[in-house]
Amino acid sequence: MSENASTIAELLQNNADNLTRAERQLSQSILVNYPVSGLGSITAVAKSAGVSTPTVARLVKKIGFSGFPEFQAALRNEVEATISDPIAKHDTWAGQAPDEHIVNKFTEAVIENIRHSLGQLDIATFDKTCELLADTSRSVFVVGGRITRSLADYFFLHMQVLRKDVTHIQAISNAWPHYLLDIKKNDVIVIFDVRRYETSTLRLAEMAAEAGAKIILFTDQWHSPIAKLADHTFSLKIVVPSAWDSSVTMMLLVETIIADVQTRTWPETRQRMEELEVMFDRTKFFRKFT
Amino acid sequence: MSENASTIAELLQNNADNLTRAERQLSQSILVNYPVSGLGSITAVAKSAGVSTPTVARLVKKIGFSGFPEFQAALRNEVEATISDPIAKHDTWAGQAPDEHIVNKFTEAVIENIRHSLGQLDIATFDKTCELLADTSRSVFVVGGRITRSLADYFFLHMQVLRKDVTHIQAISNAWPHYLLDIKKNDVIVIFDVRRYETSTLRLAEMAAEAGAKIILFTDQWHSPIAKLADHTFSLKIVVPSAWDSSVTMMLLVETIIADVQTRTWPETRQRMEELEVMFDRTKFFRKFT
DNA sequence: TCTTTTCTGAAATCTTTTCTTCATATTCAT
DNA sequence: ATGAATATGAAGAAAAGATTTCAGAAAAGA
Repeated sequence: MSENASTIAELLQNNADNLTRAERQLSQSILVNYPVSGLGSITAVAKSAGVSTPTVARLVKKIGFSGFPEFQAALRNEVEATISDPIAKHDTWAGQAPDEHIVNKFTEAVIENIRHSLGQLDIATFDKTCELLADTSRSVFVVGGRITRSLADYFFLHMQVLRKDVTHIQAISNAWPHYLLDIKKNDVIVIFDVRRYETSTLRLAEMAAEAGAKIILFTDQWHSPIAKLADHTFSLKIVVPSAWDSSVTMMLLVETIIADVQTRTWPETRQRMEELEVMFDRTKFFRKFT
Repeated sequence: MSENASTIAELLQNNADNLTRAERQLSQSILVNYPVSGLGSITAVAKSAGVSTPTVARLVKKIGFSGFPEFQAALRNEVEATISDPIAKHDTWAGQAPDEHIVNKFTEAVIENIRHSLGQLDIATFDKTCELLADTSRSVFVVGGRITRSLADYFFLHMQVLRKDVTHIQAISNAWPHYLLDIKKNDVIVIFDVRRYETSTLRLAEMAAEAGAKIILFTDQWHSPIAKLADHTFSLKIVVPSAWDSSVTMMLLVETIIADVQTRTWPETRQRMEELEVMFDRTKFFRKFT
């Protein structure tokens, strides 16, 4: 029996010589479909090995656990280690800084947010959203909340270049009714709403829904109440080691959507961009770029 | 949303809109470390999600299982399938979409940007920047360009809560001279400038430098001409498969800086946030969030 | 604001699992 | 073959887990 076994499989193999007939039978059974076969109840494990439950209990004690639950917990950890992505962890992002530096911890959290959010992303929702936004027969309205207004603005800024009929509904809720007058059936309204969800944004969504607009919602994992009204919802993980939530994932998705819409509207967009270029030249707004 | 869910993850996502607050919290908890996190006892699952066991029982019934054991058995099958299939997932970001889908290509590019930018990041620059921004004896001015104005706004929004004396210099360049009157020696000016570099932003930087302000610059890998004037420069990679540049890396860095400044100014910030909280309560601006 | 509805978790109850005991079966040495 | 030592599983006790009930809390509606 060797001292330092890091897996249960090793533990079983190391003890192979001390096992009785029934125990060996059980051990083999566990190893055959390792480690998943040990995940059921003690009864199930015993049954699938063709031995009695006391045999299972005795074996796990023999190899060093206090009881079946402890054995199973160890097994679960192994499963977890097997499943979790090996390249995900232990990447230090800012090589100069130690792992515990905020830059590395924060980035790690953001990457995890991206991984998790995109893992859940429904691709049909994405495609349908881009299709709606690329349809120039529909007007597009963009609205954000207290914090997300920057994102809404960023999105608006790009969409405005890509296509016509894009409006940014600004924060002051008193002005909303005026915008609402313009929202027609089948127009598209893009709403950013993360916790803490704002009452006024919900009201706006309700009115837009009544007007027959298609609602596209960007929200967090806890879902804004607008989700019930939305045609397409993107739910993103936004948790970082900070008193604030992170908007990085949302911005990534926004940019991706912009890129996709652009390819869809390219003929029109190309022309718009060229015109814009001419105007920039005239106003000498930018420095010559080499 | 698709009807026939083949995994519990899909089942949870499909039902996302029908879930209550606690259920959603639980659902997220299960998905975070999916599928291993659902493998413990109902008590363990509930505890790790921070909800009660009845909530777990209710959720699994809601998504179509007869009870927790049945749910768990299904989960075990998935684990088994995942383990026995070595080339499982995690190669692509949005598992549902093919590698060549824009979501995966774009994300891949963004991650590469982050990796590259942070690899180059000088940690002393980062620390010094945060120190400057946390120093409330200095006023802080924030300015962005045509596209980066959203980022400047985002940064301003947070800094404004963290500390006093923060000003967002808005886009209209005619108004800039007025702001400049207020910039004193040793004040801090945070400038966002990516290609195409704007002439007016450069002029502003020059004037700020003359006034003796500390200049912090966020720019791209090709360096804005302002870099010559800046005390601290962050150069970030912003290339993505799109006609546009990506601001994701910049936003990540901005958020990280906000998080770090916050820990430095916490005593003051805490009070400011509490006061803000009271004001929100009074105005009922937000919905109650638990 | 007040009422109604919905949600949530503490506690009680019921179920299953795990562990222990012990009688019987098996093996091994002589 | 016989007895001693060991192994094994049936059965029941103990523990843990799962489910249900219900009252208080939160949200929605009026």
